[in-house]
Amino acid sequence: MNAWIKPADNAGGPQYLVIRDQIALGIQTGALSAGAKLPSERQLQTSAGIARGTIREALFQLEAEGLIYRRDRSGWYVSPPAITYDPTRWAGFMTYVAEQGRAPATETLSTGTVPAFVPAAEVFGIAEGAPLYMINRRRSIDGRPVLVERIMVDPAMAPGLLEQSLDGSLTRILTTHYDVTVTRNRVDMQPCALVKDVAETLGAKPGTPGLKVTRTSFDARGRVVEYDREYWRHDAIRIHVDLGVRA
Amino acid sequence: MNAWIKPADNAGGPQYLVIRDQIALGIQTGALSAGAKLPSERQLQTSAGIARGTIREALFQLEAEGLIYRRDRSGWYVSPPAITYDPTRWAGFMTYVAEQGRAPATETLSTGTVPAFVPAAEVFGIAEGAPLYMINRRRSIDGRPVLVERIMVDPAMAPGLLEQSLDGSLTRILTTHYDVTVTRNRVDMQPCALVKDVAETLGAKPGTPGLKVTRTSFDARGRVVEYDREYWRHDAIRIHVDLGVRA
DNA sequence: GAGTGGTCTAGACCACCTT
DNA sequence: AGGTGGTCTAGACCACTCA
Repeated sequence: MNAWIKPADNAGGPQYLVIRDQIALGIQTGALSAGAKLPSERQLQTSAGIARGTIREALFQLEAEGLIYRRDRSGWYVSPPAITYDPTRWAGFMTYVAEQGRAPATETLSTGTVPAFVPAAEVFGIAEGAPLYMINRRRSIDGRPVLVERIMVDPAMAPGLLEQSLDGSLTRILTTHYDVTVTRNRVDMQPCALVKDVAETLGAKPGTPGLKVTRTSFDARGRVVEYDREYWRHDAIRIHVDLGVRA
Repeated sequence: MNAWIKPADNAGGPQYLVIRDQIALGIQTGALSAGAKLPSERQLQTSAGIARGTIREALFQLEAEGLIYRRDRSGWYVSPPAITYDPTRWAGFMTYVAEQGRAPATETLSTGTVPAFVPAAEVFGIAEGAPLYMINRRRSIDGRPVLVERIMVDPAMAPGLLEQSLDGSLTRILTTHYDVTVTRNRVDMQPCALVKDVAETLGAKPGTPGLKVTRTSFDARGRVVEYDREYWRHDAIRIHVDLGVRA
């Protein structure tokens, strides 16, 4: 029996929202702290005396709100606070996560050289079929995977890049080793659902809400330095922009 | 029987994803165009020969992806394309929606004067309990409600504001009638779930994914001109930022 | 009033994680 | 091996929309 699940007070609308409120209350009051594991669905079902489907409805609701998340076939957990990301700053993931007192980590999942297809060739201003570096990485905060990304880089700008250790800041490598400087960034963000592959890499279920972020970096000559597509867990990020009048 | 629902080819994973794929295909190929109504859940159930719950699972998936949306107890519809929003531009909703060839509309739901509570008083730099204008609006694109917002304005900066027609650009009113100029904007965005009230106002179900946007506008003297909290349907917005080196 | 989605029940079996 | 969430079935009733 879980103290923070009380039956009755079905005053409001649907039952699943009543259950949701009880769990949300537990989280807000700190009875369930960040990272804590919730009781199993069947335990909740028994202690609340309702069907499992209804319990799951409540859990999905909380997941959509970003209050809890699931680890596949392991259980439901309280979400840690989101990281604030400011696209107008030039700091990378490793920097701003650390600044916010959290522990960033990057894993390189795979790298390779692929021929540029038509759209990519156009973006990079290179010939169709010319080689392009591709880097797939997974990044975590406090040990919890929060995003997967695919980065494409023109080998002409950073020959031998794939031989470097890529488990850190790519921008730093480009600046330090290749004297490449980014002077312009284009960022695009859109709420989405995580597709199968991405979801699996993040240990989430397909359809879990996410945020798709694509970033194109240019150097002073207007050449594309880096094209980056990221899929974030929706509860791990918050975007913040502070703007003065146009320069 | 719907031509774009074919049984068989359960090759891949769960059935609901197979159904999802069939419907998604119909949308991508244009067999189902933007705004089109899908067959009812019970029709899909019959024609696909599976349980209604499974059909709904597929529909939820498509909803999370932003491909379809529901009108409460009316049916499921194909989502129109998202609007691109650039927080670094100073254009307002009416402007950028029109620029993208869509028809914007604003409805004022309610207005009023409320006493400033502690946090708001601090933000606006006014005394606790001092009056504050509050404006609740709903904005639509091509007749479909996409966001609800609550705006707070210090009456000292725009006396009699509530007597104006507020069904347009608030920024324009402030500039034109009150000689107030915004020189700084702070924007915060976070994926969320739409809570009951908001969802109802948008004709959506509570828990539908959304994007919460808060904007604080400052004038040249650093005073807060306007505080705006918006809840967007997640499939209606896409954020785009283009940045040069810091000024 | 017929049809729609919204909610809920009470089961079942599976794949996978954890121990 | 036992427990977990993932998927699926086959019903039911309700509140609401729409014609």
